[in-house]
Amino acid sequence: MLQSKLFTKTKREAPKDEMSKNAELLTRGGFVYKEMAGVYSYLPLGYRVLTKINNIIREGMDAIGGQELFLSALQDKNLWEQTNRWSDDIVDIWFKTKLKNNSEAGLGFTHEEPLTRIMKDHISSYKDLPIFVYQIQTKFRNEIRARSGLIRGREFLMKDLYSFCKDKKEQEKFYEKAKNAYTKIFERLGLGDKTYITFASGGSFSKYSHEFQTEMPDGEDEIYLCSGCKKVAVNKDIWEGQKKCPECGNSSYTEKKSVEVGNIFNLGTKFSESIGLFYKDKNGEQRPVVMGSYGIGPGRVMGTIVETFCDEKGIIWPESVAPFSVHLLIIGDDKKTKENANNLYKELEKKGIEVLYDERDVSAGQKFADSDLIGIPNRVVVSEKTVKENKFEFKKRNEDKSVLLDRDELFKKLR
RNA sequence: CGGGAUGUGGUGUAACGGCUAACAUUCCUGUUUUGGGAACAGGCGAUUCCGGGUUCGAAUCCCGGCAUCCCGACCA
Repeated sequence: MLQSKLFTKTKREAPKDEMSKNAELLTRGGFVYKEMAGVYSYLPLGYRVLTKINNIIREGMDAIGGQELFLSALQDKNLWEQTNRWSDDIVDIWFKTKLKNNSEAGLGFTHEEPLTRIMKDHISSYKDLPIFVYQIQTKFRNEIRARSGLIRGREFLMKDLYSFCKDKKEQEKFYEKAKNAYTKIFERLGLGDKTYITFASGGSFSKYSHEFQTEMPDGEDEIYLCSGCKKVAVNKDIWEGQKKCPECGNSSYTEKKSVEVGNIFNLGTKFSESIGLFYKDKNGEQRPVVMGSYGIGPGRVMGTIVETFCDEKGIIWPESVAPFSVHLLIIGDDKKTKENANNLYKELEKKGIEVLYDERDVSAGQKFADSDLIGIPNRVVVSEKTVKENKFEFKKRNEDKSVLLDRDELFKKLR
């Protein structure tokens, strides 16, 4: 893509109402636009990143048998009354609205209820189970306080997968699979080194659950990270209960600030029983379906990645989610340099390498500053100097020094 | 929901109750430039969040509303 065609512009300074690092850098770089507190729109650069995050999650879910669907955001009051989750006294984050006929509808903050009801149409026998379905969809939560940019919003994206199983054993088997899939997903997203499986108290309706917590200095959660295996953390309550790591038995820990990027829950039969999702087993006996739910917030992940990978100049995207793979900068405008840069651009595009080509008529300094801010992982500079030496200047965003490479060496790096 | 703070061109800031609301940046025109947000000249852009009030006079003081951020409690 030609950068002169990109409609977003970078900002020298962040708006003063953005204090968090993620919102500051994403706003300055032109990735997002704040509509109101806790509500962000994704602009082209941001949407490219978001799409990559979504696709990594998608591949992870498909790999464990997930079938993607897309549920409605508007929710039926009567359905939610069946599980006692319509009342504002029970769920205080509903966005509700009156319909023209004076009935009420809500905007979904999660989707156990509607999906369970849908499944009543499709599950009747043990032969139908297990089923795993997921969606990447907008959720609405009327939070008392939105904060930290993309980390806690009132409207946000969520990948939510739901499992429907015959019994506890089948459910727990899938639960383990999902846990492993999540681990892989966060590795692919570049957050593997700083994301810990965390034992949580379990919420209101499940016996046990796990959170995926990413270490982040400005995070709103606190975890106790096991000093032994360094892979597992627990929340305070559990720790005080057993005083040792549930995985390796070690009893020392370090306290870390963190952000919850994913979670997995065993739901049991709470929803299937209250909504009436039953199946017939081999003996013809009626049994409730055993369920689980598994969430990841792609927008929150994006914010977390920015907070994790940045420096004083801007964002440093991991390759896997970067809006483009290569940022090509042309410095100078003589004929040879232009020819050289244009040819490289065409060749990169031809090879299917995602490249943002900064051919704008602006100063070299501004190109470098913008490049650092936007944070594309590979930077290639073409200038009079590089043309003279028949080379290209290559630099990774996360490294300090650039190197001069000839064409073949360059393409090896960019493959 | 408790506490604190703040609202001034697109963005960041300034302005004692008193001159046509100032500066920087963005943007436009031209010239000159091109290795770290270039230089010079000229220009566009504001109902100072909204509504009341006090005053000869309000961006500035008072009241009400709205919005935003931060801390806490809560929460993916």
